[in-house]
Amino acid sequence: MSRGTVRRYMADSEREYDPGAIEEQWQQSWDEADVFRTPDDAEDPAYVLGMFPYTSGSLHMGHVRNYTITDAFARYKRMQGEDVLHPMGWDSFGLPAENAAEERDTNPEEWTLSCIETMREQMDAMGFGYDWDREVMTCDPEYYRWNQWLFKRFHEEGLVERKASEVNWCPSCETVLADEQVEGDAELCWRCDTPVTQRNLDQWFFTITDYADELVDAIDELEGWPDSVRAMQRDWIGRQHGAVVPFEVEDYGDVDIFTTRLDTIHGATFFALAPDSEIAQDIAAEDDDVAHFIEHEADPDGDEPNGVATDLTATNPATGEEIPVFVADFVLSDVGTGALMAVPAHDERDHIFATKKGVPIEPVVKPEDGDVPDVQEEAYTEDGVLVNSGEYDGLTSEDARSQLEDDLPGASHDTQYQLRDWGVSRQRYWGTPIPVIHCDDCGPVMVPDDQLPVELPEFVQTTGNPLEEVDEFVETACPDCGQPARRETDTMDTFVDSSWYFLRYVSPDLEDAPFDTERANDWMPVDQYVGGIEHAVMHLLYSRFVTKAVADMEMLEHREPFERLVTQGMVLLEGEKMSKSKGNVVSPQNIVEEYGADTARLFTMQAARPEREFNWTDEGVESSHRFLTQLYNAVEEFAADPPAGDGGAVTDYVERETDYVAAVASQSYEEMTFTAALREAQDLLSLLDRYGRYTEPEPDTVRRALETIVRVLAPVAPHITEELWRTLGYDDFVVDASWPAFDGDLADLELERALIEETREDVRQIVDVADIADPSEVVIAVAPEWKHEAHELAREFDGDNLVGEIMGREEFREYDGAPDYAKDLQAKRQSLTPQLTPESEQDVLARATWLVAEEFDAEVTVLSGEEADSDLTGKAEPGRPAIRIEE
RNA sequence: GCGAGGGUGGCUGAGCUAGGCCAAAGGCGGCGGGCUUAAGACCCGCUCCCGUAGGGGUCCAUGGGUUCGAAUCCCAUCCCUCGCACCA
Repeated sequence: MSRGTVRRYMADSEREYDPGAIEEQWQQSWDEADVFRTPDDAEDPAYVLGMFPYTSGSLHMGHVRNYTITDAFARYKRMQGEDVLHPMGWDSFGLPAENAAEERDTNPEEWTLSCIETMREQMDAMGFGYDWDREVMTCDPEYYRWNQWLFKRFHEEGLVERKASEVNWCPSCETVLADEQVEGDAELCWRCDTPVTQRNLDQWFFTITDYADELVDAIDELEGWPDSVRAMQRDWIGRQHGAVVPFEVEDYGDVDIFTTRLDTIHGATFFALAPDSEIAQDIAAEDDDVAHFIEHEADPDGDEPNGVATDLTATNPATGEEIPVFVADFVLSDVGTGALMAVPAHDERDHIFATKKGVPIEPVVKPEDGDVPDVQEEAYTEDGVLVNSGEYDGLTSEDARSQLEDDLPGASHDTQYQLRDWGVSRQRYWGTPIPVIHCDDCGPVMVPDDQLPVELPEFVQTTGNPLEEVDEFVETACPDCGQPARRETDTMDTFVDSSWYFLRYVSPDLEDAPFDTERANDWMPVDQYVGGIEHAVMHLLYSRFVTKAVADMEMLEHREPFERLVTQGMVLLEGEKMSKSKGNVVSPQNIVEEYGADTARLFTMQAARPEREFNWTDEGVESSHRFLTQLYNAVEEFAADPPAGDGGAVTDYVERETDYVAAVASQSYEEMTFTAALREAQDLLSLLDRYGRYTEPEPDTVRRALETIVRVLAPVAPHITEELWRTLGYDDFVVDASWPAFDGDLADLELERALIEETREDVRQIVDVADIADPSEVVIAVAPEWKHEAHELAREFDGDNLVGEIMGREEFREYDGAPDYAKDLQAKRQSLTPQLTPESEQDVLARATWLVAEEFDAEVTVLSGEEADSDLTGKAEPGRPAIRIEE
């Protein structure tokens, strides 16, 4: 590789980097060779999984990023010699398909299947290596029959409930929404942003709350998950420990309240009921003011707490005092018990309300080391020590809570959760039919297993639920009594589909169970899961729940589905989220057509680490493409016209740098940061270029470096590296090649690098500062042996008088510079770091001389401390050689 | 309000988990040079300030602290992003 490698190559070569010509061809070759198939008898393969896409039409940049990260990691694991399971599938049920079908005058199935076809082609064009034999599609009856089957097993286990409940209703989508699908203060539908209203319907629920404690406790063990996701799940489950206490309400008897601050009960100066609670409704029947408030004024979403006094009083069980009962809109019927004791002195919201209504505010807790706070202006909400609480005065809040829990009649410890049971009923067509038949005599009856799957009938256009329009579907016979009965027309929330799909990949064609237990025990959990942060709560929580439920049904040994999780950041354009409505979308197809998939993948991976968002820029894409072109040309040039020299000392340098790249790359891939690996590979290529311009390189060294670069890049840019692997003379796939290994110590390599870099920097500074126009000779002298020894001694010596210690030894005393150096060491003794031996310093510098020679066009010599004259070595220290520059 | 994550040189972005190799990578942009009829592409160098031998100054949101030593650890403040929120 001689002068002007790239240009020379460009000038006389036939072959140029043409992604269009090679990418498809390699995709075919992988396919034909079945490279990505995971045999059923694989032993505990590395399970690498990207969240399967919703079949919305075509891939966007978020998908590309998600699956590039996943694919790169899977390919890396494969090159490390591990079996890998890397499947793909389609989250293909859901409302948007019905909307799309309506708009396009087709049906959801056809629309969905065409989306899948497009998206699969795009994935292939990106070069993602999936085991397509394991593909799953949730709208396939052979998939959703297992949703139905699981629904029935859950039912047997008591995990399914049918209850009339007020549900979120989106008037536009005409469907029930889960709490999670209602967004923000304005309570808008997550899909169409229509304000959500309320409706009372009979709904099917999975009682995920049965697992609330385990779901929250086990978060502590999820060490491979990002903190943000863990925190969001904890908040979502919202476990709170407190107490339930009955208050006697005039005319109504005991009414339970829930509180986390039982210690403040002596300060409870009023009692409040939710407007939609039974008692409030009852009161309203007799009390016009209350009725008026409930009908016209109550605004649970408003900022201000509003309420109305009733004529009733309640008895504070701690004080025996009668306190007024209010109906107030800040009391929510689905939080706690729907009734509360209000302690204005120690709760901000109660304080605002009390001030507004003129209710007394009585402090019962004071700071541990302070006076009773003035609570008339502002509530004191911290724990402290009790006052004005009779026999409980002087107790800490914590002690008082447990004491009161024991003492108060009817009080008991209680734990409340924000988590609600998972409503899985949807009044839509494009989903899994719930396998239930409603019989007038027998009630809801499960469809027998031998009648599964309950398949969807043909699609009907209607404003409501299409299933209700299809008589052949609805009209059936009761499996128990044989009388005419009606089939359930609700379908399942699509989050049911996605809550176990990762188990189906294990045995996608299994016909008598959703998954093979034995294999799932071996292959699960997913080792590395990658997907968007938007699934932090819903999908990831439901998947954890289903995994635990299935484990308790003895179908699986694992209780958590995902060992490590990466949530990738967004792809932005000019600092903004890409969105169709804004029209600022970069389409993956265009990028692939213009630059090729490898460029798109490489840019995506080197732009930022996976969890961070990054800006898509044309300049960045071009810079990635340029690099791939350079690499292509360098390898072609090497193969066509290999160098024939020995490269002199430079060869050792290149070898060492190649070691370094291998070491860093492994670390970087393992951590899933990737950027460091890609950068080092890039640097090594430009080093090779310089190597070729400086001398006639040693062919094996160049080959090894190129092979290292190609292999380090292979997971990210798979097509071009296959091509180059072939050019380098290999017949097998680079995807099957072994990962470049380095057994040595990365710390040593870094020490060597630092020495070289610092020395070069020093030479530059000297030349610059001394204004040396044209250096002709550079002499570098390593510090003499004795300085290294003194340095070593100083690092180990822990007495006070280091100078004395050094000068007390004969082996140092004979050197003139010894006293000064000893003082020097004394001054710096705490910042002394490990150093190379003088011999290896000399070796390291010797193989780096060419860098200096090249830069300054000067002759460079490296001397040992003993060879150099003492004028020079006087300035040398371990890690810092002396330098003399002759003009 | 609560919780999580951030604030790095003209921009972007690494470094922060394991403090010293950090005036702080890479990319982009800018400047200078090479190649070229020219432009583009490509290649080389420079890109915080001062300094005639490797020095000094300022610097990683702001202020303080720990330490021999801080972009990195701790505390406070300000700002940004995301999630949750009249939650008893």
